[in-house]
Amino acid sequence: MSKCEQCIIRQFNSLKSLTKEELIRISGCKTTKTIKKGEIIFEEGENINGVFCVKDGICKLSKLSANGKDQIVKLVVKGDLLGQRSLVGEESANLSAVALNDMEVCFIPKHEIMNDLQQNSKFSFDVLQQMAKDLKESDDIIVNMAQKSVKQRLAETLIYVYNHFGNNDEGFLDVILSREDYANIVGTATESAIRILSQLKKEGLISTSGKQIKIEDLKGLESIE
Amino acid sequence: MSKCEQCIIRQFNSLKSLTKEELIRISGCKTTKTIKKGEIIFEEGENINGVFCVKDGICKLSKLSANGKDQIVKLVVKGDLLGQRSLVGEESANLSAVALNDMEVCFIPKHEIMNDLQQNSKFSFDVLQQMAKDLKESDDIIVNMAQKSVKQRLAETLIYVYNHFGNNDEGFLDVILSREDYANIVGTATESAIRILSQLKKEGLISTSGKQIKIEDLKGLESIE
DNA sequence: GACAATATATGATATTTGTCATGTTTTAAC
DNA sequence: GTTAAAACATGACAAATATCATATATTGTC
Repeated sequence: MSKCEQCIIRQFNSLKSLTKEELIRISGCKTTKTIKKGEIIFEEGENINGVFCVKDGICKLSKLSANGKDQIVKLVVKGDLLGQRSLVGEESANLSAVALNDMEVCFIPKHEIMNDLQQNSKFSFDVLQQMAKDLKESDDIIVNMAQKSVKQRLAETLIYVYNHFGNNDEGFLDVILSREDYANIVGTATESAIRILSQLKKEGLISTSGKQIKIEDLKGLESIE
Repeated sequence: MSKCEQCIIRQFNSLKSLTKEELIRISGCKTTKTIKKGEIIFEEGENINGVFCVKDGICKLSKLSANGKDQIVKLVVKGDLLGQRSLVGEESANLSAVALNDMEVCFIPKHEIMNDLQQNSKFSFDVLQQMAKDLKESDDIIVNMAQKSVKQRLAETLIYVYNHFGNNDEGFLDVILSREDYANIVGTATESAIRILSQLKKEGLISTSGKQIKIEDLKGLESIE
């Protein structure tokens, strides 16, 4: 089994602030899992009791609302920690995590890492910083949800995916989301998301091939209002 | 000047985890301010470089969106800390804070409290817990914004205000928000908020007297869909 | 490569929400 | 108390978005 202290992924998250000794101990108790596209990592209400370090792949964090629709709150990617909130409270998960492509994650049990969170102040400060960043992002999303049109939000989502995950060889966005996923990020009906993508296509801002989307005019997308 | 170590307010926030020595030091460098209703405590983009401990009163945290409307993200009340995020990053404030009634706050400069955040792990863990709670709340608001109707959101806001601030002697909500504030919490046009309040009045779920609102049928409000 | 399952696409229509206009009430200042 | 400013209220209409129906395309499976 691979070792945390040699794992390059930890450079991207708070685990980088652990000492070599701490890493070795954690390496001994972690479990590595492979998760297939579409599989559930954990569900709303579940007791996860640990954090996942995402070695590869992408997943969505979402919450089921009363009307039966899933609202995607955040995309979690390679290098991120997943389930950090489970460390600081006894409550169960507020969101569900579902893989958007094949993933590899390491699970670190809560009881193994809690000591470090209490003792290693550099580590806990790092976690605090990450949480503060997440909070800022969530607050910004609230403002967008409340004040921007569906078209603007969808355009911004495309730009977000482009900025964070880039293109593949053929120039298509490297992360493939279904129209339903886009709708669930933007907070609209699937048909509305589809309709707006068609519209963006007609306006020459994007092009598509099946589920793949290519951004043709970034400036144009940015200036939608 | 009053002393932090004797201040009862700190029991309600993370400052309760500071040692007596830490409190005495902080007491010596804090400044107490009185803020009148409507006054700005800090603005988006400002460098606040410290936290405010709210001794009395209520303020709104909001962000100006591109279309010129203010979106209220959170209400901060007596006992809360304000500006916690300024402690964990160098960036300027993401939100503006404006008093909703007369307030009394104590300002603690960042450089005085940063050491405690790094050294006192109980304190930093407390801050972390609060941040995690805020994050959960923000995520829940995103879901509500995306998936619920304006009427539902407004009803929930009324219930929220009722649960958190209660009634005055005459049975009216003890916090008086303008119709515009309600609109800015819910993320709708002021006229829409007014219209829906009128509707709720006709349905017998609330009654009003000027800006004052009385909840007449809590169950009814809760069951709007 | 055929087939079923799933996802995408689009029209027609209903509903929700926003905008503009205008009048009334409330609040706060003198 | 008067009065001007601000906040509240409501109608008429426009725009945005959701819903329902149905057709087509794509994807994964055998």
